[in-house]
Amino acid sequence: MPDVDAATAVPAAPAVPPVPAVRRPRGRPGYDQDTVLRRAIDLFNRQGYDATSINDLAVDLGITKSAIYHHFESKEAILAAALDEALDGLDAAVAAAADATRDEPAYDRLRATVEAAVHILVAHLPAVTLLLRVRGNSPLEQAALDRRRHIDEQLATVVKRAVDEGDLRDDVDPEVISRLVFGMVNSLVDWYHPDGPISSETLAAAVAGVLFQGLHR
Amino acid sequence: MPDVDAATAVPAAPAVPPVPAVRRPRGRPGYDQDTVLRRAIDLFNRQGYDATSINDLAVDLGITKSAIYHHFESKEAILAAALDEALDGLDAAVAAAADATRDEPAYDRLRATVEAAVHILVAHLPAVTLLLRVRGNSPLEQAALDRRRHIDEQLATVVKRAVDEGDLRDDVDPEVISRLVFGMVNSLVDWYHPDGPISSETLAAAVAGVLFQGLHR
DNA sequence: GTCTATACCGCGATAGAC
DNA sequence: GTCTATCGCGGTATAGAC
Repeated sequence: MPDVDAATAVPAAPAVPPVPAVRRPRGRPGYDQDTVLRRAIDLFNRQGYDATSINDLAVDLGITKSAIYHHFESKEAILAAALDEALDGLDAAVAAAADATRDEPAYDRLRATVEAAVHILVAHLPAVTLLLRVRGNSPLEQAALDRRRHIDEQLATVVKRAVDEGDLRDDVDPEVISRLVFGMVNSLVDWYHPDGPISSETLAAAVAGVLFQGLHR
Repeated sequence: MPDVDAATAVPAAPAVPPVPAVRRPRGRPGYDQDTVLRRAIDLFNRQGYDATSINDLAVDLGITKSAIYHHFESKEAILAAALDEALDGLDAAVAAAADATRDEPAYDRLRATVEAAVHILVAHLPAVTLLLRVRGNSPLEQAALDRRRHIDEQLATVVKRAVDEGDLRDDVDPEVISRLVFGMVNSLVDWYHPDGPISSETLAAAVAGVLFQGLHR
């Protein structure tokens, strides 16, 4: 008796019928594109993109290889979707951090940027993890590396400005400082688990604290 | 005990004949095992181990696939040799740093260890880079990860002791401190070039300086 | 130490039924 | 949305000549 169309019944000619806005998995399989993407990203991160075959992903989902191709045109298209998610997130985060602290000293902007980077990294952990492991093996991967380099350069600019303004130590090349800072931030993907005991606020505070004040007591 | 054929032969007789200690490439090809290994590690680091085929390596060396198998039993045997080099180096470095600073405060030991880690990472950069990218996709890779974890635990112990001795900030979990410290150190493999303008001494000083004193001026 | 030739397998991807 | 079946390619690895 419960008919899905019930709600749309009344108007004379409901030319736009059923169309369930958000598909929910039914019987057993029946995956949507985003679910396939999440599982793929997880597998890619566990085994590496190249070491993961379409069949591995199919087995993980409990379906066959061919079914994957209903959701994505190719293996590389899955990677593309994942990398776009990570890069869009990072772009937005860097822009937002820059905007929110526009008139402050570069030192404060840098600190805000580092904390924002930690938060975005945590929020999109799987996709960012995948991004950070890309080696540039295809035009697609190279394009992702280019976008990433562009983001890194924006961050390096803030570091340089903070040194120029005299708030950061100047006994180390600003370029090196930049590498060390974001090297530490990026290394979080190798061990941090968002559902573990450490909140992203605690983590961001720890990273910023260690970086800016140092380890000494 | 160690029996290397000729070496054990006749004491008193300088019986060590031709045996070109270091083989030099002759006509054109004619590689020795170590050269093949170096080139393989470089390729693996550029493209990723899984994305690199034996044929890629053969083309890079200017020989054919089959010739590779004269030097190594299998592709995985090449990886094994590389990972052993990295792990042996790290093991030795950690042990040496621990030994040299045995009676000093943990804070000093930690600083010495960080600097030693930077130096060994630079000295064996290609092999260590490869090690840090291993995902555990085979029993061999898992064994490497196990050895690496063991080393990481030794380092974490020094950090914990330094916190206990009251020399390190205690507002951050020692385990997290350890991850951040060696995350920064390990991230060097993603950008540092030993033959660039930055010496390994400068680099070690920069890393230790930033980590222990912080970025502030 | 390298070559040619080849075995064998799993990969990404497609066609078409249900 | 998933299935079975299949294609063609490139992967690791081996055999045996030079």
